[in-house]
Amino acid sequence: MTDDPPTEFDLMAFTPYRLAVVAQRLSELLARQYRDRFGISIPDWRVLVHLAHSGGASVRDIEARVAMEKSKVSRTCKRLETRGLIAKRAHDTDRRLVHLTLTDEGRQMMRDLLPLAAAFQGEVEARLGADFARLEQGIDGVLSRFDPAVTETD
Amino acid sequence: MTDDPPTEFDLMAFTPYRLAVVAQRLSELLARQYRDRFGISIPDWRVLVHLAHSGGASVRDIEARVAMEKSKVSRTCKRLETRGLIAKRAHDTDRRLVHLTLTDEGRQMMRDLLPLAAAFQGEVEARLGADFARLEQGIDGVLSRFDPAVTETD
DNA sequence: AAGACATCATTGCATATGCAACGAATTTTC
DNA sequence: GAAAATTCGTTGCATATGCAATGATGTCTT
Repeated sequence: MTDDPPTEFDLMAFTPYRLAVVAQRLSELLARQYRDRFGISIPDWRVLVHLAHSGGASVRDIEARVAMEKSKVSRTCKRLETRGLIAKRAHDTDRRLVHLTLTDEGRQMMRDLLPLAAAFQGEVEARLGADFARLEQGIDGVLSRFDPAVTETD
Repeated sequence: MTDDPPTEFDLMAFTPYRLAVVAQRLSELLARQYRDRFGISIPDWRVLVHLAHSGGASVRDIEARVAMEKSKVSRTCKRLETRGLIAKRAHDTDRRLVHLTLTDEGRQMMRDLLPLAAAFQGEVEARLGADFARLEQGIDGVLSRFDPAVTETD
């Protein structure tokens, strides 16, 4: 009679699930602040941050750097352009590319938004204490040992 | 002239973003296996696992235990019932509740599926090596210090 | 025991999402 | 240098999602 060990599986101990839960928890906490104070979503936030950081980028750049799908980036940018936070223009030499930049208004919003993000990061570090370093190391481990560019074949 | 330190923000060093990326990476890797071999999604998987583990539960139970929204659980269950993997019946004493259980077919699928999940967990542990324990401790830290039931007020 | 209140599951609706297909622009190949 | 192949961004479409509202049932208050 060796039969139902399978049924003993505990979701709470399953790393992919645990990661999904903690990621969702922090994201929601943060997203609420963005939404309440600035009316932006997480996709909005990611695009804006990348543009603030890079100074300017194409849709493809953002897709690669910010872990969002092509079409998601495209639609997010359309929304942000409509709101006047970013500007689209054609790339000088390669006309397939769309060159995206923050408008003055967008830059101004980032001046208010980024300190809030920095404060959130500080709060996370403070609350986690010694666990913070462990978490970050663990994350680095996953990033390096589950790199889609290298290993996503098996 | 003290002005644009804000623009120095690096998304790659922002813990909520990093967590979202690693969670998504592992989830996609796993979801592909579920989908290819069993035709189920992550919401499907979560419900099935909880039912395998608990023996039976209501929509509310699942919502609480599996970090999914009410309506998402409800629609997932409808799909799984249609596919013949779970059964719905009325709760004996409280007729507001829907009592959900695996069908024989559902149980059979879980017998094939759970070893795959266990193998995935083993793979994660093996690949991460010493970082695995760090990651798990970090996750525990977030779970305990960012508990929505306790703190989601600020 | 009746009305007020709370809980449970489902559904309607507006929006968001992923994927494939497309048109335009560029690069590669022969 | 022209045709084939590739890259880029957008859009159509089917599905998924979150939230609020609903209807059904249970519990609480007095």
